[in-house]
Amino acid sequence: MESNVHKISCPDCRLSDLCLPYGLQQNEVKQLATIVKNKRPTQTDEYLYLQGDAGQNLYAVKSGSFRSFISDANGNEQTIGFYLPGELMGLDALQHGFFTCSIVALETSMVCELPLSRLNELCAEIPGLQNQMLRILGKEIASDHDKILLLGHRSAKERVATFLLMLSRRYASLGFSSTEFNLSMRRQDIANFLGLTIETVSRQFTELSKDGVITVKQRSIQINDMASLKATVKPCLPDQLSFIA
Amino acid sequence: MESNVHKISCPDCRLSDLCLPYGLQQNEVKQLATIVKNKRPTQTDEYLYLQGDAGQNLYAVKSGSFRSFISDANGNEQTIGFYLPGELMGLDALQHGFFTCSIVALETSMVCELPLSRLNELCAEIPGLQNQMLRILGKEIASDHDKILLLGHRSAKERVATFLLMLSRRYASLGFSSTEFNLSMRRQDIANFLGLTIETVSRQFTELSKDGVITVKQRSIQINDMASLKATVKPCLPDQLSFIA
DNA sequence: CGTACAATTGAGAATCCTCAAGAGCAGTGG
DNA sequence: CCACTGCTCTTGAGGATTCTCAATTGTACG
Repeated sequence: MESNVHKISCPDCRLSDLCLPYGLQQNEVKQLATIVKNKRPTQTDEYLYLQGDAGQNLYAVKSGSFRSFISDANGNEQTIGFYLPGELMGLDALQHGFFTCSIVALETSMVCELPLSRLNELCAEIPGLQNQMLRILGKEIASDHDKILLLGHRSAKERVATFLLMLSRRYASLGFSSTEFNLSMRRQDIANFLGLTIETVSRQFTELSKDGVITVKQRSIQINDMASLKATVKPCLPDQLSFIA
Repeated sequence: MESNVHKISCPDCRLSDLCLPYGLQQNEVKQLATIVKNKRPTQTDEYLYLQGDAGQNLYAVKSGSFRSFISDANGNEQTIGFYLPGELMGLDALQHGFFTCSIVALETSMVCELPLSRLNELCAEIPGLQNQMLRILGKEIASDHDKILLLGHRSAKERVATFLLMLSRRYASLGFSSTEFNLSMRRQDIANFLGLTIETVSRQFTELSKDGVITVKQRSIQINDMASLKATVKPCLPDQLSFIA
C-alpha cells in the first residue's frame, strides 16, 4: 500500500482533511484532483526546487518530510522550516513567481504538484477552495510569526523544548504518537533552524534527558514528561504552539 | 490636503500602486473602492486591534506607521514587524478569523478598512484582485522568512544595519529620501524587533556613527555611507533585503 | 523649571559560540 | 568477522558577544 502512495488521489487521500481539500464538497475535491500531478518519489538529500527557480507550482507533502532554507552569498544556510505530510510548500513564490528558498528532502518522500495557473482558475470557481487557500496562507504567516518569536526571545533550552513540542503536535495531528517519534532531520538542521550551534542543541538534549523529561537516542525521541517540557517554554500562551510550518 | 487624507478613495490614492489596486483596471479599482471603509485617525499608542480579537477585516496603511507584536502569558512582547503606508495588516487572521498579534500606532495614522467577506466576493469577480492578494500574501511570507534569517544568523551590528537598510528601501519606494528619515519607533521597539536589548541597539548606532557610516540624532537617521552600511550585512544576497513587512 | 520618559554609556555577568577531541553507528572491503 | 572510513553526535574548556544592572545625559511637555 505504501508503495502505491503516489497513485492515491485527493478523494482517497487520508491527508485530505489537513490539506487543500479541507471543507470542500466531494465533487469539488474530484475537480481539484484533476489538476494534481503526481511526481516520482524525491530521494533523501534531493532538492525539490532551488532558491531563484521559477515557481509555477505549489507542492503538497504526501509522505516523508522536507526542509526549507535560504542561502546567502557565502553559501551559509538558514533553515526556515520543516514540512510534514499535508503541508503546502512553495507559497513564497506567490509574490514574484520565483522561489525565495530551497527545499530538500530529509528522507524518501512523495509530493503532489499543483500548477498555480490551474489552481487560480479553480479558486475562482470554488469559493471553498479560495477560502482554504487563504486559511493555509494565514496559517503559514501565523506560524512564521511564531518562529520570529522563538528566535527573537527564547533561550537555547526554550528553543529546543519548543521544537520538540511542535513536532509532537504535528505528529499527533497526523495520527502518530505525540510522545514517541523519530527525527527525520540531523542535529545540524535543528541547530540551524533554531539559530543555535549543534553543540548547544546537543547539550540541551542532554540536559533534558538528565532531568528525565525526554529520552534521546540518536534520532529517536521519547517525551517522558510532557508537563515539564511544556513548563520549559511556559512564557508562551498555551495555544501558541501552532508553530513551525 | 493632508488633513483630508482619510477622504481620498482608491482611484485617487497615491499609494494605489503599492497597495491592493496594483494591476487592476480603472473600473475595477472603483469597484474595490466601494467596499473600503474609512476609519477615523488612529492616535499614537492607540491599538488598531488586539491579539485574539475576531478579525473580519484587513487594514491598509494610508498614512503613518504601525507596529505589530505578539504578547506571551507573562506580558512580554515580540515585535513582529512595522507597517508603512501601502502595506496590508491583518493577514494572520485569515487562518481562523482571529488576530494572532496586536497592532499599535507609532504615530497619528490613517488606515483603510477592508471587510474580508466583501473582499472575498470581489476576488472571485476580479481575477487581478485575487492575483494581487496572493502576491501580497507571498510577499508577507517572503518577508517573514527574511526576518527569520535575520534573527537566526546575524550579529547585533548586522541586525541594526539591516534594519536601517530595509527602512531606507521602503521609504524610497514611497518616494521619500532613502538616506534621511525619521524613525517612528522607539529604541525599545527596534531592540525588541531585532531580538536585542535597547542598550545593544544604542551601542551599535554609536559604533556606526563613530565609523562615519550614519549620523544619528534621536529619532533622526542620516545614512552617510550607503556602501559601508550594505557591506556590514554583506553575507546577504544583494536582493535579499525585501525585508520586514 | 521640573517631571517623566527616552537614550546613552559603563562595568560585570551569563549565555552561547568556537575549537578540539572523543564516542557511537553504518557501510565497505579485505 | 573485523578493521577501516566517513559521518553524526556528544562532551569539554576557554573565549566572545550580548545581557543585566546601574548611573548619567538628553529631550519633550506641562
